[in-house]
Parts: sequence; structure tokens; C-alpha cells
Amino acid sequence: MTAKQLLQQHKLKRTSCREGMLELFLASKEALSENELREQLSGSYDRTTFYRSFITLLDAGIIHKIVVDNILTKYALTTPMTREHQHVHFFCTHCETTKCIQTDVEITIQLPEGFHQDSMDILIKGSCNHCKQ
Amino acid sequence: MTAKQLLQQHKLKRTSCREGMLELFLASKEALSENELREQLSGSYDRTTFYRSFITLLDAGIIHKIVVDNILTKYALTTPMTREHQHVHFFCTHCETTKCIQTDVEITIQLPEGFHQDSMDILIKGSCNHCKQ
DNA sequence: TCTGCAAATGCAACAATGTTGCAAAAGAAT
DNA sequence: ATTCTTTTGCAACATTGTTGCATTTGCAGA
Ligand SMILES: [Mn+2]
Ligand SMILES: [Mn+2]
Ligand SMILES: [Zn+2]
Ligand SMILES: [Zn+2]
Repeated sequence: MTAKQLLQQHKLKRTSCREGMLELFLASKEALSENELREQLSGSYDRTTFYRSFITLLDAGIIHKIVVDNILTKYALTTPMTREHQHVHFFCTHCETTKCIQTDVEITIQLPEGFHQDSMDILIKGSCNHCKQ
Repeated sequence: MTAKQLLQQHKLKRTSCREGMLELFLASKEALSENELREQLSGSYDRTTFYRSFITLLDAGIIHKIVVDNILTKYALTTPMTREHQHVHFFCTHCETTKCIQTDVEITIQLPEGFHQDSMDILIKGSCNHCKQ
């Protein structure tokens, strides 16, 4: 799947910002932040354009967002696996590497009477294979 | 347990800001945000003082922090239950009510080779008993 | 290939949240 | 009451994200 195909498939205009972002997502095994994308797209775009592109790609379901506390926000491609709701994310507290964990989880938690669950976010923090002590 | 006792027990100075915050935490069944605390402590304190008080109470382990995406940050008292295991938080997407779920969870997720887990955050989103449709 | 229109962009301004340095005030111990 | 330390308030700043508006671009149709 190419960036161009992804955009066409979702009937989105093929702009260089979107296409550049998608190429980086397609090439990366890890989630990427706005800053990481901008660094690599040296022909920088305005910050506003990035934010609006994120919104477009999120709305289309092409990418999804991973927020780690007040520390950072990253984005990753949505795959068939990650599209299934509750999947797990991993965050390395040393190098901030953030990954989608491709595992099926079946967790049921008893909520108080009258509460209703729509979704569940699971974030594991620890050290990645490069940062293990 | 009173606010005064909590502060003395942790050898913290008994200032009116800290004591006011703790009284609200002790009286609340839900997690509270900076704004909710400030509203109720009408004899408002400076924003900086709030942030520094949060840090003090967090460091002492008296409260813990619950971050919901880029939406909001709330705080709640640390109880014996919440201190122990990985515990779960609930966030109502309608009224933003945020609660600690007092349930024991034992979840093991297989991480990629070389990855090491330190902690796990679980956030359930949905509607609370007042907002159920 | 050219034209026209809707959509995307860049820029400036703004808001919310959180942090830091420093002088003044308050807490607690003597 | 005096002293010393910690906390506070204020101003300034950083980061992240949003909005309005004029300009530019992509793309469909001629
Ligand atoms: Mn993911
Ligand atoms: Mn909790
Ligand atoms: Zn790492
Ligand atoms: Zn609610």
C-alpha cells in the first residue's frame, strides 16, 4: 500500500504534506510525533497544516492517536489488527519509543452499577529492547 | 483521616492551600481537576501554587494523577487499594466525571522480545450512571 | 491543456496548560 | 519574639493545539 493509494482510497486530496506524512508512517515500525514527522519532512510545513492533516487522517481512520500522559502525542497507521478496538500501546520511558502491540486482549472489568463502557485504552510503560538495563 | 492528619503524617507544612485541596479530595468520590478545585476554593490561590501543591502531594503519594488524552488531568486520593496493583480509571465522555475503579485486575500482556514492563495504565471510556442514554 | 471552484495551506492571533526565577510572606521550631 | 526554611504570588516563558482569513493548490470538467 502506497501513500498515494491510501489517499485516493479515502477520497482525500493528494497534497505533498499528507503524502509525505503517510510515507513516513508506512516506513516506520513505531508511532511518530508531530516533531518527528516535521524533522524528517525537512521541507517543513506549517504547524497548523500538520494539525489539520492529522485531523483529516484521523477522521478517515488511516491513522490513530496515542496520547501518553502530559508527555507526548504520537500517531500510527491503523492496521486491520489495530482497528479492532482495545489494543495495547507500549511506551518506553527512556527513549519515548511508542508502539502498537499487536496482541488480542479480552479484558472485562466490572464497572459500578449504571456505568457503560464504550472503549478501553491500555498503555504499558517500561523500557524497550534498546533501553533495557 | 483529616487533611491536617494527612499533612502531618507526611511531614508537610500545613498551608491553607494544601489543606483546602485535601479536604475537597477527602469529600469527593471522584477525581478532581485543577479547575474544579479552584472553583470550590473560592479564596483562590495562584495557578502556580496549585501546580506546586499537586507536585508535593504527588511526591508524597497522597494523591495520584489521571490523565485523559489531551482532554484533561485529574487527581484523586491514593487509597490502599489504588496504591497496590495496577488499577483502572473510568472517564465519562459526556460529563468528564473521572473515577478510580476499585477492582483487582491481573492482566498479562506478551511484549516483544527485549521489552520490559514497569507499569500499566488502563482507562475505560463510556458514560456514567448520570449520563447513560 | 485550460478554467473554475472547493479544499488545503500559511500566517497571525489566540487559548490552555504547565514551568521557572525571584522577592515577599507564612509556617514551624527555638 | 526571633530565626530559618518553605511556600507563595507574580511575571515571564514554553509547548501544544485551535481559529479566522486571505492566498494557493489540487483536481474535475470543459
Ligand atoms: Mn495502536
Ligand atoms: Mn486511581
Ligand atoms: Zn527505549
Ligand atoms: Zn457522565
